[in-house]
Amino acid sequence: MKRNSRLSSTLHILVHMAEKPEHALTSEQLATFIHTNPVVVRRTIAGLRDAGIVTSSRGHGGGWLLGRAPENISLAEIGAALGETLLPFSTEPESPGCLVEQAVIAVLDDFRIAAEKLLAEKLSRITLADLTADFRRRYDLIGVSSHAV
Amino acid sequence: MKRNSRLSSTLHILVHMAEKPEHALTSEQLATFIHTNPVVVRRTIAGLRDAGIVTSSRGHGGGWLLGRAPENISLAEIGAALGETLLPFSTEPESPGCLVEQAVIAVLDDFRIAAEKLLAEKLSRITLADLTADFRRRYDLIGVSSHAV
DNA sequence: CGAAATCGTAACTAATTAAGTTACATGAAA
DNA sequence: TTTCATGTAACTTAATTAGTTACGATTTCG
Repeated sequence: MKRNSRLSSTLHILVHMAEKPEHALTSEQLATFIHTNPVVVRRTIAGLRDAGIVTSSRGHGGGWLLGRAPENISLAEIGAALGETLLPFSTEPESPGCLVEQAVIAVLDDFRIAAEKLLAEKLSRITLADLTADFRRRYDLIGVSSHAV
Repeated sequence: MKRNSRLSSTLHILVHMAEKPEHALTSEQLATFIHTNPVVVRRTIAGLRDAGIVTSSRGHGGGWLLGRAPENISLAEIGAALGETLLPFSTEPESPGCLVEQAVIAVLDDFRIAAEKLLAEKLSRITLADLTADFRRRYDLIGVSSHAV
């Protein structure tokens, strides 16, 4: 799993889980989907469990299941549960008392607040169901073209 | 200079330059503003020079000047010149041929394109002049309160 | 009950990235 | 021609994150 791909890797995993709603998938299986190992998977999606997006169960036959219907799981929620920051730049003061810095941070934070609100709104309108639908469309297309050839 | 603070550090530097439009500031001086060293400054703002946002001159009396009026320098341009990415998540394929991954990346890239456009528009409406105005407002306020006390 | 399967998590290692530093060549001004 | 500056390469250090190992806790199955 590459750096900064926690969101896309997690979505990948979740689509697989959505495609097998009745069947718990183990960390081991999920790990192979995103070419990493089980511990990284558990660590990465631990926050999703806390948010109720997925559930996990231990022991024989255990593993991971979606916590609710894909229609009710938005990308905004997933991103938040991963602790992903939408905007990457820092506005931590480094020279307390410097008025120039204060002005810069004030303007940048205003922008950040507005931008994060905007992005969160956009992301809350995309659900896991949209992703599975896109996947199935692609899957059907491949099926058709295979027949055609 | 902390991680991820390249944008705010650069803005800090640029406001100082805007406040001394006739006087070239050296990398050394700029470095002290943001608590780093001259080489880091040169490296960081090299892209701004290429974009015409600042100019640099060597030798005695040399240093850095704004390339144009603060009103004509937008945060969008500055961010672009720094090579800063607005959205931090990666959508590099890691499993070429996997339809699930393709669906995830497609949706995520659609979002990214729309989001980046939106953010760039917002940032293009904020100029360096807005920052210097904010700084001066703060400066005047301190002056007033100093008198009052 | 005991064995096997599975998650939860701590602790450590490795890889990656970005900042910091040193060094020196280039160019401009006094 | 000396001094002051940038430009840039090369190296070192620090911080972050992924990967790994290990093991305890929990659950199911025989």
